[in-house]
Amino acid sequence: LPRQFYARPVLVVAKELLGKFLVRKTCDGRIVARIVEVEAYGGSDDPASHAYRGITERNRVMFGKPGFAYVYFIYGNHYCLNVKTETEGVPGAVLVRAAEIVDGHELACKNRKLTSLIELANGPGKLTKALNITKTQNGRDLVKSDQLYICGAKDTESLAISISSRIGIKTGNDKLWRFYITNNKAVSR
DNA sequence: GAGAAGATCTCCT
DNA sequence: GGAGATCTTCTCA
Repeated sequence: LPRQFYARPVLVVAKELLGKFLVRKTCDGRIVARIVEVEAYGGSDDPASHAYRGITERNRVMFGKPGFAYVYFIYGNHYCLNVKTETEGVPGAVLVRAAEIVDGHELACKNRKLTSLIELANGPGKLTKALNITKTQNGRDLVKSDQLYICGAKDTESLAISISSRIGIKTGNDKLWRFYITNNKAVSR
C-alpha cells in the first residue's frame, strides 16, 4: 500500500486495514496473513494511547511519518504490532490484533510451536510471534521494506465489519475503536 | 534509582 | 474462570 493510504485519520485506516494482507519475509521463508481485527489509538484525546502524554523514547514512532511500524514489548513476554497513520507530527496508530494465516502455515506453526491454524495469530502477542516480529522491526518503513509490508485485497468494501470498545485497557473504554470482520474465526476472544 | 503498571498468553483448576 | 510469568518503560523522589 502507498504512503497515501496511511496518511489519513486513524479510524479510517483502521477499518480499511481489515481484509488486507500483511506480508512477512525472513531468511526462513514468507508468511502472508489476512488482517481480521484491529484497534485504533490516538493522541492527547485518547487516555489509552501510549501517545496520550506526549512523545517519549518508546513511542516516538507514533509521532513520525505515516506507514511505519510501531512495535513495543509488553507484559514481559509479548510484542505488539502497530501501523502509524495520520500525518507526520500527529500521533495515531492501528494495533493489529489478529489475522488468519493464508500462506506460510508451516513456518508460522514452527514459530508458534503449534499446529492449530486458527489459533496461530488470533491475538496481538500471538500474531507477532507467528510472524517473528520483534523490537528490531520497530520503526520499519512498511512502504519501502520488503521484509514487512501490507498489500491491498479485492472486495474489502463488501466486508461485514463489527465494532466494539477496545480490549485490555483501563481507560478510554467509551471509545468504540475496535473493528473486526464479523463472524471471522480468527478474531480474538 | 526505586516502584508500579502494562494495548497479553498460557497453564491450571 | 483465575492467577502467574516476566521485563520494559514511565513517573516521581
